[in-house]
Amino acid sequence: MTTRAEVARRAGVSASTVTYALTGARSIKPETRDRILKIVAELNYVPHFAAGALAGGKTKTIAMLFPGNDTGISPVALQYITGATNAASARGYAMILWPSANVDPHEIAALAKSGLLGAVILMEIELEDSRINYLQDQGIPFAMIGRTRNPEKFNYVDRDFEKVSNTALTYFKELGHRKIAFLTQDIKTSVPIKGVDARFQSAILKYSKKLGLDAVEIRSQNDAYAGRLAYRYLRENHPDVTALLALPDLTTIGFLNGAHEEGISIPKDLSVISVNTPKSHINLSWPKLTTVDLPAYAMAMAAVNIALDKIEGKQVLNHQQLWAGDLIVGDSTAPLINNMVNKAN
Amino acid sequence: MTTRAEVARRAGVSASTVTYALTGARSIKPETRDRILKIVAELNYVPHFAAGALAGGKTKTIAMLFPGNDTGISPVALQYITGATNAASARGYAMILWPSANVDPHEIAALAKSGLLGAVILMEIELEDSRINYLQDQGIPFAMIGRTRNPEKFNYVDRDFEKVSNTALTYFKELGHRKIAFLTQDIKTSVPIKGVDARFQSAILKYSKKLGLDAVEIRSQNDAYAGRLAYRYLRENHPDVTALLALPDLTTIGFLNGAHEEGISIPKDLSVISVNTPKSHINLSWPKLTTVDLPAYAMAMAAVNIALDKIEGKQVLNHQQLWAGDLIVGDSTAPLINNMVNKAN
DNA sequence: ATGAAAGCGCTAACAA
DNA sequence: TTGTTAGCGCTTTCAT
Repeated sequence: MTTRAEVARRAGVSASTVTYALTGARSIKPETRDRILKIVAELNYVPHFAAGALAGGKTKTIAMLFPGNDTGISPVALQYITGATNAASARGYAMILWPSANVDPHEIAALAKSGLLGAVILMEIELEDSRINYLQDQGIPFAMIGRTRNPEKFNYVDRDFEKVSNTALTYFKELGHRKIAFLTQDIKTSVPIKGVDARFQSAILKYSKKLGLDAVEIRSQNDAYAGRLAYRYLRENHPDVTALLALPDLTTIGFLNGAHEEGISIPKDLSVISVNTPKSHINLSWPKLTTVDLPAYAMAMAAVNIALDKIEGKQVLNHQQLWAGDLIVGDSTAPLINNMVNKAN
Repeated sequence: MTTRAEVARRAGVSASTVTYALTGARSIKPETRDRILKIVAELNYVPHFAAGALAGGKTKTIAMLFPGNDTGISPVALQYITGATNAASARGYAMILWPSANVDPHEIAALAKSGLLGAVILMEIELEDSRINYLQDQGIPFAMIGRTRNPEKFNYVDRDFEKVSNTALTYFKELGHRKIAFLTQDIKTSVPIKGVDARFQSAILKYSKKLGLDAVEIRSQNDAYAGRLAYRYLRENHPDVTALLALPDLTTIGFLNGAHEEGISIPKDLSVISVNTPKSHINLSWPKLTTVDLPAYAMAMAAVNIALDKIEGKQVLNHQQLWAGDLIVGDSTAPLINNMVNKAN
């Protein structure tokens, strides 16, 4: 194994000079640096991670807490993971994935104390998220994908729910729909409420009112089977609804499947817009979903970059970002006029 | 920060005794151990990762190379990642995710040289996989999810393609189908061939012959849009096919959607079995897929456990595992007799 | 502009 | 059964 000492010996300099050649942390004669770098390349020298972490007290790893169990299949979660991992990797950091299905904050602390972890990326943020206070108390840098109820002091990348809701609802209105439903992840008061659900809920209510739309909420767990049940619930209880705004991604797919099973045609009998589907995923459903694009991959990259900028001591201007997303018109939406004509047939 | 020295001081022992109390690497008087452990708990002491790695030359991290880009959405990949991460975590290892979209073996070597990595888990294995030889040469322990053409010397968890193919084809035969198609990921000779594709292909050909079935192969890229095209190709070129065995997961979903678009009823007009869909995912499609369960989560756990057993020097009995999977009958398959009756209607 | 040297917190060989 | 000690490879302060 090649060490810094070996590089130093060959370059005829001291070990510390090698360090400075590599980091640029102090001025160095260009020729010396070039000579060292050449030898580094020749020997294929790679700094030892643990030694650096031990000596410098800094780690080139960040961790992502992710909610994963044996059925956890949300394609969006994978987008977040992939985006975050690539962003970290591009900056020379390794990404540690930490399952937090039954998240014990002490585990995070242990990870941090172990020195294995320079920062934490969190997803699936709850309005009142105990992990946040814990990380804050422990002085562990973190960034959220999502945000808590009062995120003023924290780093986050989240969606601009108002804009997204307005985009979707305005399109429904343009298509002539007046009576809409929106499908949310089940929010029970006894259970942690995620920011995404709560904020979407209020944004949709606000903008449907503003636009003169009649909006009814349907709650469902976020899995494909529950989505099928949600469809039936809608038909039985709100047969006059002509358009659906769908939040949880898996439920949405299940909902469409439930509609197919009942012989309902989308978009002829019901228009559907998803707001939590990345545009790269719209082909996973039939018909191709109309979506307000969820740029999950890029959002995760942004969150990582914020966190890394922070721990590297860089000036971070936009440490709180809200992203909207473009309307991508697929085949799951149609004007109401068609709808009625078809019904008349 | 609490260190081992602090624990030792309070317990009135030397630092090394604390180490042994913690690792059990040499015998220790029970009272001494208990006293030490009590203090460890009190102080909330967590060993420093980097120090241990530096001193011992061993790391409590393993890396998973995963093929991730901004559209990489295979739900199965997420199952692998989740299973592997949970397995590692359960044994006290941190899982490092390393994107290997354009995998440069030197990057892996750098990771290993950096000492950040005790073992590597690989997925999406090609028949001739340069990463494997590289890891072997570098002496880096690894386990594959999948396997190369000649994996005799290596650790792997893969599917028993023969059993899986036989299960699916036998069921088709029982249902009365004789003319089947199978949908594979595009295999071009100019491109690396993955083990899963090559092995499934030959297993299907073998067992369809054995069972007296007429099998035609359809190739497609593994994405939902390509699946739609694959459907059209099948109808135009092989209208007499009554059953489809589908391999790539995203293509399968796209294929179903393509069929819906053409107004084809599944399973009435065409029966479909997927062999690469975990049973927890069958609700993602309409109709609910009949599948030969892909136990991706458990397979990934197994791969991690093999790798960890190896690096911990444990006796590993089953370092090469082939998993089959049960037939899960959904709504995408029907007897041929119904098929013909329906056509007569 | 560069070198020397003292650790970082832990492991493991060697002693006792 | 336990203690002592010499590093692991690097960073960083203090000298030069």
